[in-house]
Amino acid sequence: MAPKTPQWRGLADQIAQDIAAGTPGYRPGDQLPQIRDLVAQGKGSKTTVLAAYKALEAEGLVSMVRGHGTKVRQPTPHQIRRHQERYVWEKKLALRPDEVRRNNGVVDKDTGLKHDQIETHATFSAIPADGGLAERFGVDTGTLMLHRQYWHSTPEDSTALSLIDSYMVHAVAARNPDLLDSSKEPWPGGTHHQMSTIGIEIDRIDDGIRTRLATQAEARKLGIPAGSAVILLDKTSVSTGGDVVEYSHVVLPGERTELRYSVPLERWTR
Amino acid sequence: MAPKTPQWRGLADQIAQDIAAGTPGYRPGDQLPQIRDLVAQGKGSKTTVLAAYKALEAEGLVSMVRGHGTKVRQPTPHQIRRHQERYVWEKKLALRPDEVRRNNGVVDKDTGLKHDQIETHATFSAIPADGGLAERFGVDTGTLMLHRQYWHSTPEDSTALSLIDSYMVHAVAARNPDLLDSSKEPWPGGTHHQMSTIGIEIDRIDDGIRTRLATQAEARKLGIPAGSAVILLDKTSVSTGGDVVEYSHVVLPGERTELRYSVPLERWTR
DNA sequence: GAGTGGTCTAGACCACTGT
DNA sequence: CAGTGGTCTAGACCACTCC
Repeated sequence: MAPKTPQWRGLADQIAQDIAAGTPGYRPGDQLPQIRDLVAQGKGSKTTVLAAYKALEAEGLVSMVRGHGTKVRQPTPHQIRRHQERYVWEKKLALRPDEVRRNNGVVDKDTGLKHDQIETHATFSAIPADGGLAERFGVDTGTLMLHRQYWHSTPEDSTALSLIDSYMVHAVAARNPDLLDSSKEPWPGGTHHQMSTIGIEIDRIDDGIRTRLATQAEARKLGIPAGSAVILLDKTSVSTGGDVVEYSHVVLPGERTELRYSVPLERWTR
Repeated sequence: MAPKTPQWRGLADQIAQDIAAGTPGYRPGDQLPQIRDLVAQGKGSKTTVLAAYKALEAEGLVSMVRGHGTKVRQPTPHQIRRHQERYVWEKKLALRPDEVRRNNGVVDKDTGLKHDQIETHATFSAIPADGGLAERFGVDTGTLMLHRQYWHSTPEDSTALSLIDSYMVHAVAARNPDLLDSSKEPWPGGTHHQMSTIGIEIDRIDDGIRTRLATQAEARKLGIPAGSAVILLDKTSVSTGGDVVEYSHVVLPGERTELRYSVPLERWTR
């Protein structure tokens, strides 16, 4: 039997095809027909046409703004993150001279953007550890933690590249008062250098990767359609002493991010 | 000003809260009130109530089946995949005696299920390489490829644990005719043993990780709500000779999958 | 066939973005 | 203010599941 496609799906597919084909009026940046117009053209009731547009928005093809209109989105460039190389490189950076550290950032490596084209926004606070945090760090529930929220952006565009929530045990971070001062961000040389100022060397970083739909707030900040997917990256840094010294929860825009890991294998003896 | 929540959002939040609190009638497996009933109770029009239910479905809290009803979903167990350990272990398995290979599978490692509780479904075909495949393997467009589709399931439950599309150069795979025969699946000892029968040793595996919304077909096969997120894993196997010998595209249910990678760092000399 | 979700309509009114 | 998407209604009819 025919698979039975709803009317809104058919309309959405037709528009998607026009976009893919580059039909005039359906190129990136172009304004799509108003919902009311399509209703007047007999493409369906307002509910039906809206459903079609919503589907296209969820698929990342168009962006809808209330009061403004519906436009075809620019194809978004992929951001490829190779964490194995990145973490190794970042650790080495911490040992370089001040001059070098000041002119290099980790964010650049992902995006290909110049160091001075990236704005860092940081908000610091102190909070008691909830059950989850306490377990991660192996401390008692209620232990005071340093909570640092970051997001990075380019100057012309206020959409965030990622949303970062970073945690450390407050008493540990406080060994260097500069670490408690958000105006010191972006820190030249990154996390590894910060750690070195309080006598900590990071031995291993564990990444946990999950996905879910973006919340409305996340979608707005990251500039992605509401209801699209995000990648959740849980990054745990373990010191040479075997302690968890830092934990970051990173939200990445799913549609324009790819993570890469490489697993080398031991050769069979012949 | 008040953030202004739509009526459907309020209704969804209220039900979500009941589910979180374990209110009688809102426990896993319980049937939720019919849409028509809520309409009769004045919770809104059918469109409004349906929007609330749809939101809960997208969030993974309930499952809706046309003609049957809406139930609170069982919290789904997490599947944690540690590919570094997994790939290393799988390579070693290929060298073990037949007896051992026959009683171990890779799928078990992810799920904790017993070897004989997993059913493998395999479909093989031969297709010409499109541009993307040709580039990956470094062959000409149109080169004949072996395309193997797999999915695994437990006997009592027909939902797939993952959907796998695997590719090899057909002429290479054909060196061992058994590799072209889908009835030989599941192959005792996995991919590495298969490769060893045609004189190939895998030296390195590269994982690429992305995410997007599930298609309707994927959602149905994986038993996840329509419109929820999936993880896309692109797995490329490189031989000791430096050739790409196998490429798999794996679709994983986002809400019940976590990938883990660990990055060891060189110690600073002191 | 009874029951349940899914689609669709026609139209009213609200909320936000621009000028 | 005009213009555009977002929410909501009341009700009709369709498609699927289960008995």
